[in-house]
Amino acid sequence: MNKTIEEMKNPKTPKAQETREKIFRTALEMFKEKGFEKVTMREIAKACNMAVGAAYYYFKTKEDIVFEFYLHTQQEHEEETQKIFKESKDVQERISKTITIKLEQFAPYRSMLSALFKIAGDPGHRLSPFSNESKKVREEAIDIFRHAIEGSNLKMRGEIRNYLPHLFWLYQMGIILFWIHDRSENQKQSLLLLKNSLKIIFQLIRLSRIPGLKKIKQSAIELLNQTKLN
Amino acid sequence: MNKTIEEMKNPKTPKAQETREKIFRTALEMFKEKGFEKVTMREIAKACNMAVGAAYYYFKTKEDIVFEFYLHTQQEHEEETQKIFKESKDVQERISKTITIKLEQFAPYRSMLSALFKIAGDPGHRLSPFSNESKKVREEAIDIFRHAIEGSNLKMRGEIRNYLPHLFWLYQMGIILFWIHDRSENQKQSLLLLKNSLKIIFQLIRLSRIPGLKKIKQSAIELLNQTKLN
DNA sequence: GTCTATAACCGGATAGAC
DNA sequence: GTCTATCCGGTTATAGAC
Repeated sequence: MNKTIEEMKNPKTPKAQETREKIFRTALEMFKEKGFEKVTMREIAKACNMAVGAAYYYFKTKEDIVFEFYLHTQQEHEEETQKIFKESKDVQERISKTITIKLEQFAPYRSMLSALFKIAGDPGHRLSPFSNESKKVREEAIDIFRHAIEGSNLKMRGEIRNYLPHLFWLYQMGIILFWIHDRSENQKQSLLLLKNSLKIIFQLIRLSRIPGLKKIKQSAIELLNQTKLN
Repeated sequence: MNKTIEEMKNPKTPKAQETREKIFRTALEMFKEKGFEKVTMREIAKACNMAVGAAYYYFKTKEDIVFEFYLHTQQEHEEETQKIFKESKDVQERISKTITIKLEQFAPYRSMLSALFKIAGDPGHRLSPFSNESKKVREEAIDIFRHAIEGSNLKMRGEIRNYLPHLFWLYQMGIILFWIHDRSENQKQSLLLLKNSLKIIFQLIRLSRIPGLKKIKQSAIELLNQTKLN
């Protein structure tokens, strides 16, 4: 019992694979149209010409369907960013594009994603981005930022550099949270926030090499070492 | 119909007032013991010797009970911080104490508060801290930080100063989110994070007066003006 | 192992009588 | 303002077919 998220993704037979995907795609389409809460599991099953039990055979909970969407985009995100990283060595551009791509992937499903982000506020939830169970996914997401930094033109050396991938991932979470709440047309406020805040972040990073600012840098290192981000 | 959060707090008769408080106190005690999800409305009603319908007469949803707790602490928070502000003019200490007090108020009810913070991830939710309906509460919370800054030894002038209360409120939200997820003993990691991050924040604020850093300051102002925080 | 069909459970929320 | 009965939807249980 108690399969991990990854194990659940690997049904035994091709037929099962197909069924699982059918449920997934159907549900997603319905969520996109009517929103997560408005769609019932009974409706999803009926739309797939199956019994409720079948849906629950593949997805432990309704939320797990949305979580699977997240896993999918995660995969795509990895591929898309790798292309970008080949095109440019500039860190700021790499990070900016990385997050922009994520938002673009999410865009058509924005309303449904709040169902996923509610989970982030619940420390006990299996699917929380901070939970043990989603550790693997989280680390893959952080790795994308690691790749963005490796082989880039980022001059920064020393301890803080190692924390950057995790910090950017956290930053990305913040941007997404803002984006989900962003009611401006096409969420352009979020894009502005992204652009402008990245500008400041990299100004500060460049600044951090000035010898007179050793003190702040020391404080930052202390903070990061003490506050184990795990 | 559609009373605001504030109107709901003012029942017509003293008797009603009492009933409401009984439900509130009973539920809170039960949440504290068994956690929000584990307690049912039926149990709460039974413990109060009334019918479910009665409980729902006073609280629109189960979450509203927790929200009322939040309103209570909000009141207390205002009073407690005013005392602190009389004792010290130092901004950093004022802000630090403000947030520490909030965490202390929350501490006994930590597990139940995740129910409230899940709401923060849901843009459509009435009780979201970013929603229209909770605007009044939000502004009261922000005002506390305004008071912390007014009459303090903060030297900062200019545009950014006006944004500080809102920014500190946002910062406080982040700290609370971290604190809710913090599994370290007595959440001491969170206190470390608070202490160390405040240190950096105020180092940066002091730094912002150096003329050579005009550029960053300009970027920050631009960011804040464009990203209307409302 | 993959599914159907159906009934039931549970708990949040509501309706409507009193 | 309070009650009882009911709805609703996520989830589970059961029993069996392929």
